[in-house]
Amino acid sequence: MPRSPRNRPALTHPEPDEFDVLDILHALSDPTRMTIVQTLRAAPERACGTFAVDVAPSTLTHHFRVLREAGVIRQREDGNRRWTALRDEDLEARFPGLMDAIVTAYENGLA
Amino acid sequence: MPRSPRNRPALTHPEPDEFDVLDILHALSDPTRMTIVQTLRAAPERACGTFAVDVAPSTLTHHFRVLREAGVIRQREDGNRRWTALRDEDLEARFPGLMDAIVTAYENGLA
DNA sequence: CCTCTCATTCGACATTCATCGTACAAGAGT
DNA sequence: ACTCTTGTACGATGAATGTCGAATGAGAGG
Repeated sequence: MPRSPRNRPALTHPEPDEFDVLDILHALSDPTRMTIVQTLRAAPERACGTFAVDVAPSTLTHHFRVLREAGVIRQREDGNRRWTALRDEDLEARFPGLMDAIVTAYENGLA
Repeated sequence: MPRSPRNRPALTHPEPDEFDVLDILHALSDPTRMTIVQTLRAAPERACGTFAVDVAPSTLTHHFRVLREAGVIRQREDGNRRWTALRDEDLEARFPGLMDAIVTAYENGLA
């Protein structure tokens, strides 16, 4: 057998209809989470452990949940790993230009 | 004499150079504050008491401070009143398109 | 079977936050 | 003067948040 998902509580992903701008803004207002998002813009999909953020694993899990429940990222089980990707299309369809403006502004402010 | 400002701690307004995107996102991630911003988009300047938000006056003061310290609004003393306005130009100069994208997305999500 | 890796859940902790009531300060208007 | 209006400051309070360590569960690979 190729791969079977883990027997863990299913990952909850809101539908685009359920996205709330305020939740998204809140999710992105944290430096660690913004770093995660920025990293994901450069790579289509990453495993949890491959992010250059300086927090404990359990803290990282917490941040992923906040991003996931806001609709910013999608997570997929694959054996022992959990792959994370931006929900680019869903976000763009629901709130055109929003993510671009925010991430651009963030990178602009790093100077 | 026309008008003299109150004898109160001066209003602190950050310079555009000091704006922090994460602070702005955090400031806008609250429904009351977003309502304030949205209201200010329609009117150039308003007195504090003229906002249709359902919170106590002291709470309103708190929200104004958060917005002000993030650089979103500017407040001006005038006799007994405090006038509030969006810092449109400063925000646009520092983070082009950011406020537009966010407020548009917010209004889009009210449907 | 045993161990290692990956990421989670749980519980705890300190901090921040939104909210309010009360008291206060000062201008406006009578 | 006196009172009303405007908005703040302070202190308290309950909720949410970011952080971690320890324990857990499950796949991967020897």
